[in-house]
Amino acid sequence: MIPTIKDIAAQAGISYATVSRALNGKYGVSPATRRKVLELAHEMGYRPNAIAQGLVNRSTKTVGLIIPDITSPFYPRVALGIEDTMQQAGFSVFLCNTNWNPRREQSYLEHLTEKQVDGIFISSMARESREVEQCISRSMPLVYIASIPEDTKQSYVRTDNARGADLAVSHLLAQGRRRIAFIGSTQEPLSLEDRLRGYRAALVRENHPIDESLIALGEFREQSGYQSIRDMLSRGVIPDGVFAENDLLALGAVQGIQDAGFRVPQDIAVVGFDDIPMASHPDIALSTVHQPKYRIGQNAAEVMLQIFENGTDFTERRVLEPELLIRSSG
Amino acid sequence: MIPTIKDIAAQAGISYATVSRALNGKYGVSPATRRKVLELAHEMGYRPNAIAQGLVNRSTKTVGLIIPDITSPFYPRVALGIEDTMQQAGFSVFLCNTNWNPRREQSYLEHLTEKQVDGIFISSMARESREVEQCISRSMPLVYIASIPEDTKQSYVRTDNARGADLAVSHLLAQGRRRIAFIGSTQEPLSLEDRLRGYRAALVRENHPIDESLIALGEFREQSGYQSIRDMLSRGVIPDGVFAENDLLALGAVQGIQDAGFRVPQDIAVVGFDDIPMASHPDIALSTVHQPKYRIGQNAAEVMLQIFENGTDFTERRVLEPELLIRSSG
DNA sequence: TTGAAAGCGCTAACAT
DNA sequence: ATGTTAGCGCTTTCAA
Repeated sequence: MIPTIKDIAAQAGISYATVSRALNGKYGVSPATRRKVLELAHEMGYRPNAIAQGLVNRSTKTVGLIIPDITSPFYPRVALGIEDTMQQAGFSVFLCNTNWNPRREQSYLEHLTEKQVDGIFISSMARESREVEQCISRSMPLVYIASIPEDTKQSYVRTDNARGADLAVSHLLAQGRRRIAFIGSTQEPLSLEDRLRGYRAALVRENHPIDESLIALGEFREQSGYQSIRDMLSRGVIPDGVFAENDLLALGAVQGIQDAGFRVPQDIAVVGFDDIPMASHPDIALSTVHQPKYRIGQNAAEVMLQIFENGTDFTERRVLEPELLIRSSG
Repeated sequence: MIPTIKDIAAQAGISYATVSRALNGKYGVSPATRRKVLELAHEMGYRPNAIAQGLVNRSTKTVGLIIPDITSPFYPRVALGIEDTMQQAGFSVFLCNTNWNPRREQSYLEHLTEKQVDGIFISSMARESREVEQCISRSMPLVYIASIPEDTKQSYVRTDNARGADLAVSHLLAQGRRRIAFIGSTQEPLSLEDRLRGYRAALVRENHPIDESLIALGEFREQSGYQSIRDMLSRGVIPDGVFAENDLLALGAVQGIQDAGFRVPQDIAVVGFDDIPMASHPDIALSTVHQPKYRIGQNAAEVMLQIFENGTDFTERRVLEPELLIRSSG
């Protein structure tokens, strides 16, 4: 039905080994034969079977990408950077979405191994590298993205979260804000910690006390940001600035603040993190820390290609700089 | 290095065919042998090679999904519906992002064929089915999503675009709006046509004239919606309602209207299409036609699974109902 | 320059 | 219940 090199060989009256050589542009095929094979292949609508090729070449020219949320404003842009770069290098990418489910993450890791992908990109929820790395063989090229288990020896690409948070909080401080709240989510514990660290660092540097009642942790979406700030305000804890661990939380916080009768930014300034598309809408204009999402993906792909070139022992860690974007919320 | 069934067979002192049978839960293996094999497989960290399995089974348990834009607020949710459903049925999905590039679309089609996927989902830019279907073998299960070439005989799942547009325009009309503009994009010609058809149908039904100067076509993002309405207004064409082919255009139009000194919705009401997350933000509150994105994906997956069951000749077309969401813009 | 043959890891038909 | 063997489509020695 679908022609194979054997069919071409039969048509051409030659051995299928020669067909293979001709198709792959290897030496040792007469120009005449080569032309004939190519022509025949075209006529018959031949398409190589990548599965069979993968079996013998021990390379599928395919990589896996595991992300927690394909509908988020963050990961798809990272994925785009990866896909563009890998595709140029001749690789396909298997995109796997875990929906924030650690079990599904592990299952995908195993699945990708079975599919014989040549490498795996992962933005994991795991705190310990073991949770990820025990699911795959030691020889599997691995690049962590955005969220990096502390103890890993593998390559990664991430934004400097602590620095981004520091930038945001310093900016608030420079405006004369004195009681700066932190609103975070425990869903992405790794970036939470880094950003919380940056928050503390900025305060400490400016000799501000750290008031634990100004730190609220919850989920990662608007609703949680809204709730966190409402709770804080109704407890009588009134900040004059808020740094939110991500833009969704920040957006929720802005609503919460306004619903509680305060003005943003006059009474309470709000700065987020990520720079999602909504943040730049003129009616929203959220000040935030920009993450270079596409470039994270691009860099991760570059690192992966380097690993392919230099062997599994090669590792590289890249930390990209975030950028503070001041809009109207703070 | 990575153990194969042969390694297990050697360890167990049995033939590798028996190992295969034991692993796959086939009849004709003594409970003792089976247990031993399973145990050994676990110990040795055995993982089946899906590539090798695919070669002999002639099924990779993998499907391809081609979408134009992974960073859009629409496609990822469709992808999620597909992935959830297919994954439950034991399939992986190859996500391919064309970036609105028709050449890349065709290249992916061929690529997926080579990867021997069991089926392909595609949200294509093509107007004619030929552009898609000539790239793949006739026996490849295919399900179109959202945007359907008019002349295809294959299965598809989409929203009733014409009806959605009709709903929106009728709503505007019912408010007493008399000069309703249409702002569209030529980037997705198929949904454009359907939505434009619905627009005309609603006007005709209510005996309103169709004024071509109220119809503006451009790109598909905010900027274009902004420009379209600004141009219209500066030409002296002043609508009292706008139906935009998608929410991004609608958002741009709202800005354009406000920047030109008109009020939304008092002077000009605006209704979009899609119901992207931004539309529901309280500070934006865009009235729009909701598309059941996740359900489109889910349905597409169900159709694909049916094709797998009933053979390639089986086709099914599902048209899902949109829903008008009235918020503050119109 | 070409062909014959082995083998990638696995499944399944056929033997035993 | 288990073993033997062919073969999926392809690449790659090894011979000729």
